[in-house]
Amino acid sequence: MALERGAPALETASTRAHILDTAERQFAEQGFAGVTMRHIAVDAGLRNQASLYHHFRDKRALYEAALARGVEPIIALLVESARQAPLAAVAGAAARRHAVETILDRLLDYLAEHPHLPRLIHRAVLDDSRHLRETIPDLLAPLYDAGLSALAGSSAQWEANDLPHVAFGIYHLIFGYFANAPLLEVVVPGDPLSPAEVARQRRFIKAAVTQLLGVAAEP
Amino acid sequence: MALERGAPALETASTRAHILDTAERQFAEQGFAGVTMRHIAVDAGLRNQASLYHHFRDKRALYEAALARGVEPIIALLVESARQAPLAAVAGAAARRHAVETILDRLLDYLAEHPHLPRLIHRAVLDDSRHLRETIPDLLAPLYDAGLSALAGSSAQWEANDLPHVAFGIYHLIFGYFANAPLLEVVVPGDPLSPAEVARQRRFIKAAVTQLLGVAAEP
Amino acid sequence: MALERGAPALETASTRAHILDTAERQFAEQGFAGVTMRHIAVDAGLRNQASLYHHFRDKRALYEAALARGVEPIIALLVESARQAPLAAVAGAAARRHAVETILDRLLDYLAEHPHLPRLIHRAVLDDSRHLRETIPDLLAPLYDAGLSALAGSSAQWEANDLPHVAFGIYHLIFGYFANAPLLEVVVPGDPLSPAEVARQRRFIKAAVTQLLGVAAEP
Amino acid sequence: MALERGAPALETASTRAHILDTAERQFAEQGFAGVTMRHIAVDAGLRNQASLYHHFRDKRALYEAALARGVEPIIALLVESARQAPLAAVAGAAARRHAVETILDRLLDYLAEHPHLPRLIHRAVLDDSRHLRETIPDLLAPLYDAGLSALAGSSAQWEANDLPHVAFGIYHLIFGYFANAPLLEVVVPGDPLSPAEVARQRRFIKAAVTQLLGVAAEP
DNA sequence: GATGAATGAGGATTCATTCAT
DNA sequence: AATGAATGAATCCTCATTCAT
Repeated sequence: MALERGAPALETASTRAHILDTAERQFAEQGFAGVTMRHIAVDAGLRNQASLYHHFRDKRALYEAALARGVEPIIALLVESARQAPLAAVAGAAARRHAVETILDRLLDYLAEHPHLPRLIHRAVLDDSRHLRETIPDLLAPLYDAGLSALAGSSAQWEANDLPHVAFGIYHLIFGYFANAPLLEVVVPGDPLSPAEVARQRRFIKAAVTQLLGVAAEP
Repeated sequence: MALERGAPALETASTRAHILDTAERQFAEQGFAGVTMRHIAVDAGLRNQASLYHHFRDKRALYEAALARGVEPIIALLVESARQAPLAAVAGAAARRHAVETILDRLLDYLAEHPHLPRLIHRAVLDDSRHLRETIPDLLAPLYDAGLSALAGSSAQWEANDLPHVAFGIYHLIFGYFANAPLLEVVVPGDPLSPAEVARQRRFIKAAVTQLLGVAAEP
Repeated sequence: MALERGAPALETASTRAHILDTAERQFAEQGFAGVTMRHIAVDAGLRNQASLYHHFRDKRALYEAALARGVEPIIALLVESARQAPLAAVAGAAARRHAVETILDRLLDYLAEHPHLPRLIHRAVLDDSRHLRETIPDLLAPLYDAGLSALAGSSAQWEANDLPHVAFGIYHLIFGYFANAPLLEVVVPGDPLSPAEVARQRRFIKAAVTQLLGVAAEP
Repeated sequence: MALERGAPALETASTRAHILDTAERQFAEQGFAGVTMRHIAVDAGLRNQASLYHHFRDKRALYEAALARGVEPIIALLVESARQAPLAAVAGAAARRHAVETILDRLLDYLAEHPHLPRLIHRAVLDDSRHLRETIPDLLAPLYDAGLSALAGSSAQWEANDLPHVAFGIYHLIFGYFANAPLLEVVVPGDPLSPAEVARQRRFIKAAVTQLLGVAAEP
């Protein structure tokens, strides 16, 4: 993961990506304020923090780049899913349920493989309301819009003004699990990110979401 | 909120509580790493950071005291509710639904009045898995246990191993809303903590939770 | 050595002495700059540093009181010895040697019992030339005078201008051993302050000093 | 002595040495606890204490580097002298006396030119027994060994177990003079480090040491 | 006489950042 | 592109000291 000391930076172009990898992980684990440029540099195998400034104007720019790059595939995934199977257009609860479950499967697959992204996003949201306020909407609003459009028209049991609450709730259900997985570990034996536990969470999420959307299978 | 300069600290005993108030708010908004002792001191109306150290050994101790004091009433509320109306002992879906809704009402009332507490807890959980690992479980495990015991026996549709996932999900649904309320504001007009929006969230939460617990009213 | 917590300070009068005991030890071990009022207070069994200021105006006053009290008996010992057997007045090398050895015996007895005093004095001298310059002469000049008068007239082999060097050298020989005893321990097995090692040092010192004073026994 | 403000630090490599010079002097005069990083930085002509940390991990590391660098030439001097004229191998009191005096001359020359080194070493030894215990032996044990090996076999009048005491005593005689020179000044008119006084001390030391080693010239 | 509280000044150390190479 | 050096500002925390009780 770290640049080899012996092989001095041939990776002209990929150093940037490498720094982003490191930063993404660290910002996810420690938060913006908890991460130092030195720590990122060391972890990225750079000998000097100064190098970071070659690729990113300052800490904030690095943070935002990492966040954007982390969020992007999630948005793409949702947008793509919504495009392929727009819930609103699907007729019949069973078909709609199937569409919802397809999206959930993809999303859970991705999050289970990148469990630090939910953490990164959670932290970004918590930090937002203070000093990050201006930047987050640009990044997260699309995510929300993508989610909401995936949701639109699918629920019979909620009125329009409820939809943001429903969407918000679903977001918390899904992302909360991965972001706070270490907490679950305190209370449940076994790794919350193990295939078995993820499968269990997948069943739970599917049941919960389809219930919330009113497309659950009859028990 | 701040001590008056002219009236030099008569509040012998309450200074500590005053510091805790300030710290609780700040840690909730900025996170452990984002808060400085200087800032807390200034905000608490102290003329000097040194005074903080008279009441708390170090930043960490202050943080933990604030966290503990913040979490405590929530735990008490859940424990008390579970004692008054143990879900497991209630017969009939309607009665169980009523018991669940009572707990939810109380919890939502409290959180709506102290919306920074969910933020504080969220941050604590995110930070936990790194350098706060050892202390948080002491505080949050009780909260979880209280929640789980409030839940126990109430759900027909989940097997035992699913229960932690259900409880975790409910926690995210409820606390996530308040912790991330500012995010909702970006997307929905109006203050998410206004009575109207809280009422809407209350309806959503009740519906969602009673559905998840299999005690929902027939639509 | 420390005040008992249970028996709250009955020792109205002796608290001062108790503080001095503690301070003497600590200043000897850590030096003026290395000791904190808090540490002295804690070590003295006081609950609060403020109490120290009841007995001593400030840190410096406490230090000087401890130093004065520590040096005093040594001066007294030398003065008394010089009075009882003024070397200058003793006729004959053997008699003078006997007088010298008597003084040395007394001095070594005392230093071996209070090994931290040489350390305290060593530190005072080292610190002197800077910020303690003004106070030390008052304390240590008497010690030197006492030593020099004990020495006066006893040496045939030195001219008058050499005498301070001889006296200084004898001082270093004697006090250096106790002040730096821990260093010897690194290199010699066994405690340098054990009776056996002190006895050995006593023989060495007697031989060295009587040689320097030209009153050594013929080998 | 200080970097010029106008000429910004061309001395790429020598800054470290420059800091060490400053630190060596200051630690000698004030002791570890009495010196502040700020003071060292200012004295070294650095605009900022942070620069110190570029060259030394912390205050302790700087102190140890300064101490090591200060002690090193003394050890080298003794080792070299012992190599050139091993006392044990020299036959005859006169020849041995000559060898001893040669070493003393060299050592006194060096100490008279660097009178703060004995102070630095004295302080290190006094501090050692507490918090510096682990590091000092590494530095000073070689000095002692060098001294002892220079001494070995040279004295007829001491038994083997006395030798450490003799070596310790000689060390105190020599180093004590320079370390505590300011004290002598209180009592003797004139600078103890003036050529005249150093010459007098040199005669005294030679007489004392050759007497102690039993190779003194007949009076 | 003892202590809890408060505080200004200063302690070591770290931070993000810049600049010359 | 990368790095060693430097630095202003800030960080947490401790110090000696004072004052009301």
